[in-house]
Amino acid sequence: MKTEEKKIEKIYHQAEECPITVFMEQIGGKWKPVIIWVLLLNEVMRFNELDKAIKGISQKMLSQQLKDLEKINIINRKSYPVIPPKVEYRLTKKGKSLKENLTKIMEWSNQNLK
Amino acid sequence: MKTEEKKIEKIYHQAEECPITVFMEQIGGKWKPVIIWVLLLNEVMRFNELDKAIKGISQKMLSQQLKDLEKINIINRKSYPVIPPKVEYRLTKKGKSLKENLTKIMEWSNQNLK
DNA sequence: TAATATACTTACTAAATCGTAAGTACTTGT
DNA sequence: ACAAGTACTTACGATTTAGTAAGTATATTA
Repeated sequence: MKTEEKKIEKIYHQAEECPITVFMEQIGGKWKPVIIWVLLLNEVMRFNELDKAIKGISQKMLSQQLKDLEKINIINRKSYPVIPPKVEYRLTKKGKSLKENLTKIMEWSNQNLK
Repeated sequence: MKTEEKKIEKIYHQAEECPITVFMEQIGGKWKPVIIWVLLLNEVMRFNELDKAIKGISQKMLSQQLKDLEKINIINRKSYPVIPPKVEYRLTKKGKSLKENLTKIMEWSNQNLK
């Protein structure tokens, strides 16, 4: 009885600041993983290229998600002062380090989901 | 030019039925990964135990998410016809096979996020 | 002169997700 | 007679997330 209570308590604390939750909040969602994946396949991409490459995303969503990912240092934005504008996006080192994780998730998903 | 167009087209198709998106839809979200994680740490858990173990979750959310995870065969629900009711939840083989993925995500998150 | 190109932003609407509080069913213990 | 225990469900409202459509800036091209 006592031991069981303690066991649950331990899990409780682990779930509290769960790193997986943090991950899902920052890298999860409908568009972020796809953006990262597309940038893993293509070193450098411009806004329009990303827009075309990612089916169904709107410009609003794309720009928003890119901003979010830039903030947490997953992608790098390089803009050239030309007209018409030119902006390049690429993954940072941190962003690239997600490759193994995303590949594993992809494999698991292919084998196990619908 | 032509080759570049083709390249993007290829990525487009890969993004189309993206397995990562499927994964996020089915295993992602605010509570599902945590539920799975807690069940990875504790082979068998009852409803109330899960409720206590997962900070902040409501009974409604818990029961909803458990149902979702049962549908895609990640967890198994075993109910005993007793009063007061007793229901046991445990991961299926498929559910357990998520361990490596979640562990890797946890590690990456600990090293790279906030 | 007007359309084109690029990388956005803004305003508004719709849909999905989440949270709170209360209720249900049934038996055992006080 | 009434509270306690267990595993939920239901109704409602709030919050978050996503989608649509239009607009902005400015040089180049037709």
